[in-house]
Amino acid sequence: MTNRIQPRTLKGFRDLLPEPMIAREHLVNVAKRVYESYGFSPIDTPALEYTEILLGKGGAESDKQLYRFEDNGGRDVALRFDLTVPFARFAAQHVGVLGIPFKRYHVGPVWRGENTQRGRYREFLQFDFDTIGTTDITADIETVLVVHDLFDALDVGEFTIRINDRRILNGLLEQLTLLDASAAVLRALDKLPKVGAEAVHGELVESAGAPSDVADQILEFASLRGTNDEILDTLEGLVSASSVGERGVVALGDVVRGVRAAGVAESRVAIDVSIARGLDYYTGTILETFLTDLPDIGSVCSGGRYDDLAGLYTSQRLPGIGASLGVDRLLAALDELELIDRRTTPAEVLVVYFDAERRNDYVALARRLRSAGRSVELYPEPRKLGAQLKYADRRGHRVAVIVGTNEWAESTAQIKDLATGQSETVPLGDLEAALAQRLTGNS
RNA sequence: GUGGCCGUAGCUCAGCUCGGUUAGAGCGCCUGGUUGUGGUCCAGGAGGUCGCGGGUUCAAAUCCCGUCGGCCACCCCA
Repeated sequence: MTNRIQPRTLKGFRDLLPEPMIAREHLVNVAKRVYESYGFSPIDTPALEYTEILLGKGGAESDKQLYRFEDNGGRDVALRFDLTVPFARFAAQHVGVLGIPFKRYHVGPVWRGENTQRGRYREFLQFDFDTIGTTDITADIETVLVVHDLFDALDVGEFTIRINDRRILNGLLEQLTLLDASAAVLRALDKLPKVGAEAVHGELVESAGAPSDVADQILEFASLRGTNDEILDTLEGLVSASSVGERGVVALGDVVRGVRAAGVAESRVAIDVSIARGLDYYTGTILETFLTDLPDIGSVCSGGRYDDLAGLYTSQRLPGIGASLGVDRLLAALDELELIDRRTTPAEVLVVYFDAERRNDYVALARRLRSAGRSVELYPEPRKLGAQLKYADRRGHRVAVIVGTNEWAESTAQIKDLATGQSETVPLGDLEAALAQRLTGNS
């Protein structure tokens, strides 16, 4: 009695109440629909893996912030920190039956023991899709289209997919004999929008060992502005001495033109040669997605092309491309932008329980409406009408169905629209049809 | 992980600098305004281990230490 355990959750781990959960489910459902419309198939993998699977042989654990421990059988195990590495293992293990090319989507929580911040948690949901087994640029084009269609369908305001090709910067660095420092250069460039050109210049000189004039060239390159076509033109000249760089420019051009040909507005897909993607396994196309109204929260969907997904686990070469939707970060952004639906009920209809003598009739009525395809909540006890309407209003039911003593006697029902306050009375037998008419178009 | 700021009712916060009467406000919640219509209005009411633990003190929400949690920066990234 006195020694109660304090209810609490771990740092970076959260409970989700109905309101954010309904919003999250919506995001996931839309993403699922879009991914499936492109032919991606669902898969799942365990949350827990052998540590060596996640870390590889080198075991560069430091930056992965792994949740790692010994399981009950003494195995060295860890929680996955993304969905890509488990997919690599999965692909290596199952290519035989899957065949290639193979397209999958995968939604699930991942864990990283890093410090929390706005939109950054220790347990968060990712929703990935990947196409493996092809190096054709078509997959790159469609990957961008998937991301585009996803955010278009999500209805989250304007957004920009920034795209780039890893080889372009590498080509430039090759020309500048700075290729060895490419990781440091990428890291510095990633900060450009945040800290500005001057600071990045400093970091290029200090961390990447670039001479000052070379740092200037890199910055000039990273600051390229203009239409996609203009940037492509400029890039061709800039990396002409590097075959890798040239291939990158060609590929980027193919992606841009392919996406354009598919009818996507130019404003939504922008070449940005400064985006780098920290992950070093990307080798070609890379992309990041930013919300126009809240760019500070960072990329909400990122991805890119890799030459060899599963080289750690199999000799079969599995090139591919994919992207990861940061569901929880996106949710945090939507919350800040006040774009989250305030409803806390999935039911569109509340059946008011008013006449205590008619319990079984109410239960039957609610069930009848459910068979007609409606989601229906029956208020669980007879109570003052006002209280029930207030309940419905707060929860976000769209309509209340009121059948009281008078209605039962006349075999009618009142449908009250909670948003407008207006109501209409219909014959009980026509209730399904009347509701269908009022609720069509809404989900 | 390192550093900074913060933690008081369901929510947003005041009080803490200069320790001391029953810890306050707004919003929200509940009840009522003669019993079948919510979101406005009026009246009343419930609700707080002052994050948690320890220390200093006659006395701590107020000072000190630790811890847990949140935010921010670094880092990394979704």
